[in-house]
Amino acid sequence: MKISDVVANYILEMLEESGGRAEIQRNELAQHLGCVPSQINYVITSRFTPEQGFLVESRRGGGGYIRITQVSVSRSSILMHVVNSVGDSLDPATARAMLSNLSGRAVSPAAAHLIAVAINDRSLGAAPAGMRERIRAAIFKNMLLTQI
Amino acid sequence: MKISDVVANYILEMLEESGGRAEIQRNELAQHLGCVPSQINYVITSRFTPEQGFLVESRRGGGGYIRITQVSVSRSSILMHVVNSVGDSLDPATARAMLSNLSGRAVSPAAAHLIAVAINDRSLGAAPAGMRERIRAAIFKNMLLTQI
DNA sequence: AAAGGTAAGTCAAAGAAAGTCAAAATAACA
DNA sequence: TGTTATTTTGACTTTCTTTGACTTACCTTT
Repeated sequence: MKISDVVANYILEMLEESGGRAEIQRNELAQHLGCVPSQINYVITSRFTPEQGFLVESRRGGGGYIRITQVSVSRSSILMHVVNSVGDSLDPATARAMLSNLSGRAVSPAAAHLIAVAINDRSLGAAPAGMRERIRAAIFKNMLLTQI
Repeated sequence: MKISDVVANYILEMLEESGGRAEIQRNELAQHLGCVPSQINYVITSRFTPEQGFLVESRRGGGGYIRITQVSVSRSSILMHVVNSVGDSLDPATARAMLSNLSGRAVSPAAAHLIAVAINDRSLGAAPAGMRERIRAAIFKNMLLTQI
């Protein structure tokens, strides 16, 4: 069996046990499962993406961690549909439409508003035009996955 | 748990109990919490800065002390102050410090978390490294302003 | 005023932990 | 079988924290 599957299953199990929220120590986990630390990164970037309903946050340095949160089942059906329809680029009009559709259903109106502000052209003005929509997509997906 | 968190929490608790004014003895506190004295300085400079609404005064020599005062001001002026203190560039560490200070005071913990996700390196990964901090600053300020 | 003691401040090195990237190895597939 | 996609690895980087040696400031006593 592939080591990457072992890692993924391990994390999945942690998520299961903790109701959707796992905090790992990269080096420790790597050691425990007998792989190189960067393997953990590979697994995370390839299998714990927003598209699959995961939000990943991390910190370096002493006391560092990687935290993985799984979107809750109750919100997943609507949310994952939207997240997956986004792709890696998102224009303002589509974003607006999606948000207004989601607002009050899978995300609170307050959160929807915050998301709208985060990805509007004022916020992203500093981004080179070519990348703006890519950045917007990433922010959008990550924000949708955070639990309010 | 990180020793720096222990120190920060201890100070925060003192502030809480005394209504926003704590006076510590650096060496004594270090000894009490089991760390080296300069650790206290590290915690103070990284987590109790003016930007985050703290005033720090100190005195050396016999009878020396470090006094930390939490400036109590209205929600909106806390926000405005923070917004104004952010230039057109914002690094992740500073952002984190600001958010953790704002959380529960001027913005709800949920909103603080949403903001944190919006501006973390995962969301901003698509942005060229040179512009990431500019974009982060813009998003951060815009999001805070919606909370007023 | 000088000296001695007491406390805080500074700074850089060492340590801890995660991130990146690309080469090498393997697996999947046409 | 040859080609492409996925996985594995490890060297190097970046970020954050801890530590300790050394410095500076203030107070007290002579």
